[in-house]
Amino acid sequence: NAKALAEAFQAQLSARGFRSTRQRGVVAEAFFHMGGHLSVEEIHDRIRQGTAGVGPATIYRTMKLLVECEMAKARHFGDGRTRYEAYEAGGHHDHLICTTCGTIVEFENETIERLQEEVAERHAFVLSHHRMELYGVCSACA
Amino acid sequence: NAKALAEAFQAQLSARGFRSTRQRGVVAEAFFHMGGHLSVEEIHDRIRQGTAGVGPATIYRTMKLLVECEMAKARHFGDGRTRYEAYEAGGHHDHLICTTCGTIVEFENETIERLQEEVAERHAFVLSHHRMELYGVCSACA
DNA sequence: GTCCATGCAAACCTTTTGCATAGTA
DNA sequence: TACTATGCAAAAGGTTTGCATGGAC
Repeated sequence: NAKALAEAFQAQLSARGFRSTRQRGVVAEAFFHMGGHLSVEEIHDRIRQGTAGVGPATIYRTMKLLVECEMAKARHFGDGRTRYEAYEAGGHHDHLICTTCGTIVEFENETIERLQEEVAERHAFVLSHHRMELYGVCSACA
Repeated sequence: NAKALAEAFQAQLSARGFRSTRQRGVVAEAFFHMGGHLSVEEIHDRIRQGTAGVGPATIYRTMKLLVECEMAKARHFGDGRTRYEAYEAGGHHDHLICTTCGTIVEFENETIERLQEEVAERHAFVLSHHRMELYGVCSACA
């Protein structure tokens, strides 16, 4: 239901005083339709295949809006480009990344999260968020 | 003993067929002397204070050599620049980062490491390394 | 003397921004 | 109509690279 999510985004935009445009709809729909952890370039490539183009600058701006509307999250893996993934309310997860084929597997581990809180407390930090990525070789590449 | 480490680096260089130069010595000594998680810019600023300058390009190249010689590790925190820290043989640690003042605290947690291995096994991955950063506000900034 | 390392500036890559034009409300 | 969004191209920020010169061995 990428279309439904894209519409929800446009509604969020109006609610926040932004305008709802064709380009923003196209970007949001492509983003939600593709799924995964997408770079601006990948989204752009996808859109380019259609008839109605959207410039890269607009995609960058739209992705920021999606993050601001809490419908996307920005992620930084080691490759120097920002990747976006759909925001899942409440659900938090981390990543397992195959260094050979690039596959990204999501996982959750409540125990680790709790231990992280403990570590933070021990150092008198109040946690806002964290990043955990495990790198290795998946079974298909072993 | 930044000087000793810098000399060890020069020895490593010779052993690997690279040349040992004044600039490489200056960069390595500055790096080991300053400690912490340093960007190329910070190392460059430090060196600039001395009389003998070293160009940024050479610092980039030298840091890569330090990584290759396993005497430094490259780290990517969210701010878009690469930071280097001295490599500690055997000792692995993760980071707790204050989002207000930028302080970086290192920590180790054996239990979390073990749980990470479990997660990887469950998904049939063979782990090579991982990255874990906890972001929050430190007590001084709260 | 040979060949690698340095320094500079230009190139690169991703992301941001200024500005004129197009489009929304 | 008023004012925002888009697209382009230029700028920005960090890092890499080509090339002539300088330095190590």
